[in-house]
Formats: sequence, C-alpha cells, structure tokens
Amino acid sequence: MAGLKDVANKAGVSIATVSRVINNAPNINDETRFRVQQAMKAMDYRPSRIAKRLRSKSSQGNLIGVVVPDISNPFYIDVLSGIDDFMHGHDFLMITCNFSQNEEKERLYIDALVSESVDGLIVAPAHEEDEKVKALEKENIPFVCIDRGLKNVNADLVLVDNEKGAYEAVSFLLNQEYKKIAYISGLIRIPTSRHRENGYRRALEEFNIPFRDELVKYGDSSMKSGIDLARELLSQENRPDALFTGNNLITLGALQTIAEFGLKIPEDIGIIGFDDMVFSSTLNPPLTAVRQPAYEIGRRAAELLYQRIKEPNRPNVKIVMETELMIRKSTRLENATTKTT
Amino acid sequence: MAGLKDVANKAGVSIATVSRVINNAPNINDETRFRVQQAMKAMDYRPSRIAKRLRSKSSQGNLIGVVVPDISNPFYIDVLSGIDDFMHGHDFLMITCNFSQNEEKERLYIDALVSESVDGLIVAPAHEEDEKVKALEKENIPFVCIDRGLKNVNADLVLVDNEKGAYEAVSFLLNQEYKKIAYISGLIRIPTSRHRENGYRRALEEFNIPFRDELVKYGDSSMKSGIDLARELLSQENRPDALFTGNNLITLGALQTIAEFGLKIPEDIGIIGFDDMVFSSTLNPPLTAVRQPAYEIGRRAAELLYQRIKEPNRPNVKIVMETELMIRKSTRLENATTKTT
DNA sequence: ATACAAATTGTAAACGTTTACATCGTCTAA
DNA sequence: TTAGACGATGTAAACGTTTACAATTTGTAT
Repeated sequence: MAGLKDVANKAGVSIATVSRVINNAPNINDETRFRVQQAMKAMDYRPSRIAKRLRSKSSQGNLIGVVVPDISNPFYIDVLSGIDDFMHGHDFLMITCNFSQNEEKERLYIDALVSESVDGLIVAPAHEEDEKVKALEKENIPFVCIDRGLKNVNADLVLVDNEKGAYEAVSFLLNQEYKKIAYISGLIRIPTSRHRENGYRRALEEFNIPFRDELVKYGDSSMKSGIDLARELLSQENRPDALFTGNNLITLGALQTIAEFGLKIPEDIGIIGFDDMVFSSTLNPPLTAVRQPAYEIGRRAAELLYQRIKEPNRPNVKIVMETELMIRKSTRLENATTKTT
Repeated sequence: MAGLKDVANKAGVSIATVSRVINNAPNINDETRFRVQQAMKAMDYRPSRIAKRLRSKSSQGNLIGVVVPDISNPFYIDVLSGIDDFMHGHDFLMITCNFSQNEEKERLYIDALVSESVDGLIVAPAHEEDEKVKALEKENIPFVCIDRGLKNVNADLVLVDNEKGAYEAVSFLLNQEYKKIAYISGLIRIPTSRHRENGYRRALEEFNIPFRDELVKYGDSSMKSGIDLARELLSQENRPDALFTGNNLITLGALQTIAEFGLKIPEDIGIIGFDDMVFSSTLNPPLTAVRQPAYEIGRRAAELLYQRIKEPNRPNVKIVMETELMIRKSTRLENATTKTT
C-alpha cells in the first residue's frame, strides 16, 4: 500500500505537504494541492488510520467502540442502528462488541477497545458497580452509558424511565381485570430489571394487591429463561392469569411456553412485554408491549459521545426518555384507549 | 497510559526485553521475566494494539472486519454470533460494519477497514460484481465471502444451496395442493435472490405449472417491501393461495399484510419463508421456513479466515451447506413428514 | 585456560502519520 | 531600501511497538 512518502515522491513535495493537503490545512498553493491530489488518485492512496491514531493522541481516530450486552436482543439492534446512523453521518467508524451478558467478556472487550485507542465508548454496563466502566472515567476516556447507569460515577447516560414503563404496563393489566399478574425478570444484577420490578410492585400496591413471591421469577434475560420460567409459572396449581415479561427475549420465550400449554391469549392469559419489536404487531395476537425508543436512545447516545469527544469537559448529561405502552391484542380489549399500531 | 518504556524503566530492563516477555519469546531469564511482569501489573500496563499493528505488518493485529448487508435481519445476527464465538476463542477482535444494503456505504466501510489494517475481512458482497471486494484479492488482503459469491474471483466462500432450498420449499407447497404460489424476491442484484427464484421456477416446471410474471415481485429485501409487495399480490383479482418469501424481513412484512387482509393461515393462504428465526415456532401459526445454518455459516467463515490469515496461500475453499425445511403450521398439514420444531 | 556455542539482554531502525519548528521567498509599509 | 509579516514548504521528532543485529555473559568441550 502506498504511503505518504510515495505520494510525496510522486508529487515532488515533502510528506508534510501531503499531510497538509489531506487534512486540508490552510496555506497551500493551489497548484501544489492539485499535484498532490493527482498523485494520490494515481496511486490509490488511502491514509493509514492506525498511524494517524497512533500519532495524534487527540481524538483524531474517528473511531468509537460500542459494547452491548446481547446482540440477539432486537432492542440493541435498534440502538445500534441509531448509533450507526449518527456516527456514519459524522464520519466515525464503530467497533461493536457483544459481550453476551458475560461480564468477563465485557472486561476483555473494553480493554481491547481502549488499547485500540478509540476516541470514545458507548457502553451498557453489566451492572451499576461495573469497575471496568467506572475506570474509564479515571482514565479520562470519553464514554456514555446507555440503558443502565453507574453508581457513584458521573457520566452521560441515556435511558428510559423503566419504573414508570413497568408501572403503566402492570396498571393496565390490572385495569383489564387481570388478577394474578406474574413478572419474569431479567438478570437481577441489571438495574433495569430491578426498576421494572419496582414499577410492578408499585402498581400492585396501588391496586391493593399483595405482592406474592411465587409470582416473580428471576432469570438471565434470555429466551430460554423466558421459556423455563414461564413453564414454572404456568405449572402452578393456581396459575397466573397474566404475564409481565422483563425483556424482548423473555417475552418470546414466554410466548412459546404459552403456546406449548395451549393457552389462549388474551382470554386464558394476558401478556405484556417490556420492549417492543418490529414484528410485535405481526404476532398473533398482536403483542401489547412497552416500547422503548431504542433507535432514538442510540442516536442520542451517539450525539452525546460525539459532543464529549469534542468537548471533554462539558457537564454530564442524563437523558431519560419516555416509554410508550403499545396496546394491541395480547391483553383484554375493554378500555383500549391509548395509542395503537 | 503507561507504555513499554515506562515498564522497562520500572523493571530496570530495556524495552526490547519487555516486549519479549509480553510476546513470551524464548530465552528469557525467569527472574527477569518475573520482574517485568511485576512492573506490568503495578502499572496496569496494556499494550497498544495500534502501535503493534502499525509495526508488525504481518497479521499480528488480531483484528478482523466483518461487513454485513443488514443488521436488522436476524439471519445476520446469527452469522455474527458464529463469527464472534470463533474469533473470541482465538483472541481476535472484530469490527462489525452494517452497510444497510447501501453499496456506497459498503465501499466506505471496506476502505475504512483496510486502512485500519485489519488482518482480514468477512464480507457479504453487495453483488457478484462488487469491485471493492474483488479488489481485496488484488491487494492480497485475506477475506472470505459469505452468503454471496463473486464472479470471476477465487475466494473462500461459505453459503447455502439456495436454489435447492427454494426448490424444496416450493415443491412442498405444491405437494400441499397449493395452486397459485407467489414469490416475493429480495434485491435482484443479490445472487441469492436469483438462485431462490431459480428454485421456485424449477419446482413449478416439475409440477407442470406455468410460470406467471404477475406472481413474482421484486423488492429491496426489507420488511417494508414485504408489506407492500404482499399487498400488491393479495389485491389481485384472483389472488395467490400461497407465498414464498425471499428472506426473513420480507416474511415478517408479508405476515403483517396477511393479517391486515384478514386472511387465515394456512387455510386462506399458505406461506413459507426463506430463513428461519428463533421465534418462528412461536408465531401463530408457527411458521414453516427454510432454515439456513446461520450460526454455522458464521463459524465456518471465521475458521476459514483464520486459516487464511495463518496461511495466505492455501487453496480456496467453497463450503456449500444444506438448508433444512422446517415444517410447521403455516402450510396445510396433510403430509407433514419432515422434521419439526 | 581456550575457543566456540548458547543464552540473555540491549540498541536502534522501522512502521505511517502529525506537528512544532525552521527555512526561504515575496510582499508591504515605512 | 529594509524590516517585518506572511505564505509556502521542508525537516525531523514523536507516537508505542517489533525486530534485526550487536553485545555481553555464561556454559561446555577440549
């Protein structure tokens, strides 16, 4: 591959000059610029991003890292699209790392990204005490958190009001006269799981329904755990008449189990999933779900990171977005008032 | 961030020695090695991947690039998981780029990856004439293609027998007494779209059913085009009684349209989708689909790339995997003989 | 003891950029 | 005419590694 030097030779100038026209620095003779550009074309010159990054420590790499917990979860796919669109528009490349809910893998990836000298990171921390992510602050590496915050650390953060979203969902279920509502939680170490549980509890309280231990199950945020825990729930002597599922994948799993038990939705059992999916309305029956503005979350996070890279010391920002209850047909139909798709 | 030099100072050795213990070269005094390791720990030293990559041109970067056409398509997610698992196991990091079926974006990303000096690439080329991908061969950059081949270029390739998969699906439909089968194609420039159409045609021929132009629609491989084209199809005076959909996203779109038209599956209309999805069996009714071993495709591709990086001149390999018709309930039930999930 | 091989470590160049600084004309204003 | 400013370009150091080569020490066989 041709390098700066080769181009310089061909154009009969010094490498500094070539560098200048590449970064269109001021004070370059038009004729020189032209010659250099010709030479670059002729040799199909493409700058080495790594050399560039190595040399200019100052955020010139145009490269960011994104660390997500589970790429098989459609929610994160949408988040990634949002990030990608923004970053692509700003000429940044992104390295996406999927740590599969495996904290060790997460640590490994963050290390790798840091040693790639990325300009910044967007991370969904494994949990609030995530030391690896916390360390980023000390090392002065720009980063923004999504979906989950960090305890005792100031950092940009974009997420959704999980407690409220869950509260609305469960309240809705209660209003639809469901009496025994179960909650299938994702990994308990993930703050969102707990916040959603809080919303669940608050709704119950408000309706004067006692909280019952056997109605909440804790899993690992995977489809499989959705399947298994729904089985446990539905096998109970006096089984729940509605399910509130803690994420996308759990919902899919629960749906499978419900089919396996031959239960009719929404008559035999109602279900609301946290996280909407493109095809939720295609499901049969269409799924009532708590929608997070995933794409938007990604986009805002990207924007925040971009700003921070440009201006490392601006104050931290926390963006809390609203969820939206997408009322479809997996819950009884009576008072269907809110938005529909 | 501490560098080689700092560690060397602390340990009282030269940077070369430090480098040696890092890459555990032979012939190092145990005591020295120990001192150096202590120093590294103490300073929380992490090597700079970029410096390393810059210096040692020879595939030491442990970094690959992956370029996929559409990250919102679950098929590619599974492929990515396969790649990721293999690469993670071999200590490689991967940069994933999603070009959203946009050829210009694809070119841009490939350039960027090359100038990141990745050790190799896994690419699903936009089409068979993809010059950017072809160029990789000339530049001697290790790469392997997935899902789609390249015309007149020898390269490692992992894909599925699309023609056969489609043939089997459509034959099955025909055997189930569906008479008027429509095909919704993805982007026509993608070889798989054409191969699948060929399979469709061959099945028709074999059953002596004339091919009818108005029964095949060409779209852009997106869910939206699935929705729109299914609408066109179902609006016809004498509408088709079965749909064969060219990919995941199209299938989802078509399902939505079918629901919109209030049609019953499989009575009013049958449907088989190319590409299975984790939740296909959860759909109502469970979706009959042509399954590609997506994860395996990714894994094998990763393996091939890994090998090629180690041994750039080994002969090219083309791996053609089998599809599997997952017979579920979106087609009539009569002769359900084959596998089920 | 002697010579040569092996083991261990160090020195310095190189990878492809950016960038501070120097150089050298050419203008402009006095 | 000349000093200073400005425009255009070049020189060389630096970024953090790897690695060829040199240097030194140690060991071994004679």
